Amino acid sequence: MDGDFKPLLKEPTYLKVCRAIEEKITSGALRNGDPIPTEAELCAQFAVTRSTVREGIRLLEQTGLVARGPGKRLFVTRPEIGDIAAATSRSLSLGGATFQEVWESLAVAYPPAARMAAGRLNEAAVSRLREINAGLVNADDADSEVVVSGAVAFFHEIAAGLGNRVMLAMLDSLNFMIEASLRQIIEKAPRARARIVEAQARIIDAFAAKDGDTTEQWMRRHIDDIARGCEVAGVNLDAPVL
Amino acid sequence: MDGDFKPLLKEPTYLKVCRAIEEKITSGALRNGDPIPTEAELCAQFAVTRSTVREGIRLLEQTGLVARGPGKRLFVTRPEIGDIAAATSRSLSLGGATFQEVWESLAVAYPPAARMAAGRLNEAAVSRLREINAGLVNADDADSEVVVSGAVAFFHEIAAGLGNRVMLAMLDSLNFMIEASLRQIIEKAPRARARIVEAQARIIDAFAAKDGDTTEQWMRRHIDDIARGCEVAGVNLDAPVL
DNA sequence: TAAGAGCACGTTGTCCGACAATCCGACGAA
DNA sequence: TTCGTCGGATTGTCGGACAACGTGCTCTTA
Repeated sequence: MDGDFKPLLKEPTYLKVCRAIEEKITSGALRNGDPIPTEAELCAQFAVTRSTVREGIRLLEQTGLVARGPGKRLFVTRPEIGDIAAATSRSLSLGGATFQEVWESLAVAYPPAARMAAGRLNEAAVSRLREINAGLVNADDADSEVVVSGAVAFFHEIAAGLGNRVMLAMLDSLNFMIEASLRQIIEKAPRARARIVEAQARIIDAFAAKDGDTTEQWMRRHIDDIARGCEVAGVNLDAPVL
Repeated sequence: MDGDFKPLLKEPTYLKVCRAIEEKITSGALRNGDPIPTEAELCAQFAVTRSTVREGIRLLEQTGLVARGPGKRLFVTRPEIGDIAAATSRSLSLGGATFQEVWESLAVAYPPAARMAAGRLNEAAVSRLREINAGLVNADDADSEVVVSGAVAFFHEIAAGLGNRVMLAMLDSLNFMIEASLRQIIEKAPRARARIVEAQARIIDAFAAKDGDTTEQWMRRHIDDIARGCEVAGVNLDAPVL
């Protein structure tokens, strides 16, 4: 512990630039909406070339901490919940997350979330859920895409209705990942659609009645149905969701 | 609605470069571990200059889709779960997530996760949990940092024991965010520590007995305790976790 | 023959300078 | 007032250049 030296890492300059700006943002020195100095100014302050500064900026850009305004000038921004969810789900998918893992996460998180939502969803949200459900009922039998997007939208609406951005980010990232599998199920398992519509209707009624227990139970059945649909459709549970 | 024009966007070249490479990866044309052509080659293929290629690469780098290997050569990589969790939590923190939101998410997700873990944690995991708990018991009374990291490690170990990468990513990102608040609680609420140790011990016993019900109940109490600790410590629930 | 030293090469990190495209604000004209 | 125009500021892209570093080869030597 005494004579040991650290790996002696020397990170490239563009990374230092990135961290320096990032630190200014996270520490609060640069607030949301504040303009970031021009590239030329950053060059002067860091005493590096514009190429290096630009490479550093790109790293921040992807993180969502900075964005280009209408005037192309760089300013500080806060990551949007939707972007966070999309980025998380994409990373997990690329990491090889399997349908089994995604479904399990749904099964764990959504029933209690739905219970909580039963006490929080306002009338507008409930009526939006009814619209989604009606859209599935009226949809053309052949149009499976409507059913897929409707099923995902149903999940999303509940997550959004919680009024909790952290939960929304997590649940929505699950929604993104389940979509592809859901498509396979709905195309191959004919009975799936009716079951989805039924479960949604029950859940909506429970929401309207602010009945947490019933909401949770039906949400559980709804998600179990998805797993059953997978078996029927012959979807490989251990295959990565792509 | 008909005569409206779209914003007419034209994305910069470096973004196109980024997307082109990303598409090659997500489509499977480039697999995990595959080397990515050198910058010079990419210049030739895209018919752009190296500066532009490099800016595009930086975007991918942050996403975790590519990394520098030995010899500094670029190759395809899969995002690590830990990195995903860290990125998600960081984005949410920067987005202004409040303690209330994080705690609620914990309260929703962890009890059922713990129930599931009761059937899955192996003996090694349980003994690691016991070690963590013992570390808290033996820790110096003044050393609150040990308690904080121990409490977080306890949560992490349970999440990891589920054997589900998606859940691990989500739960761990919550763990990251709760850490700062936990620190405040433990420093200001003297009784918190004893309650944490107690709850952990009960949960571990339930794990050992593979008793899902008891595990879930004590996990719920454990998390409720954290909220109570907040009140005692005077932590503002609506303040952003930083 | 096999191990080690030394070197050429390829690749990346950083720098420099330059130009076109675009946006913004100001200024002047109808 | 509204519109066109212009100049300054800023970004996007280009081309070239050099140093630092790791890799693999060759050549020497035991």
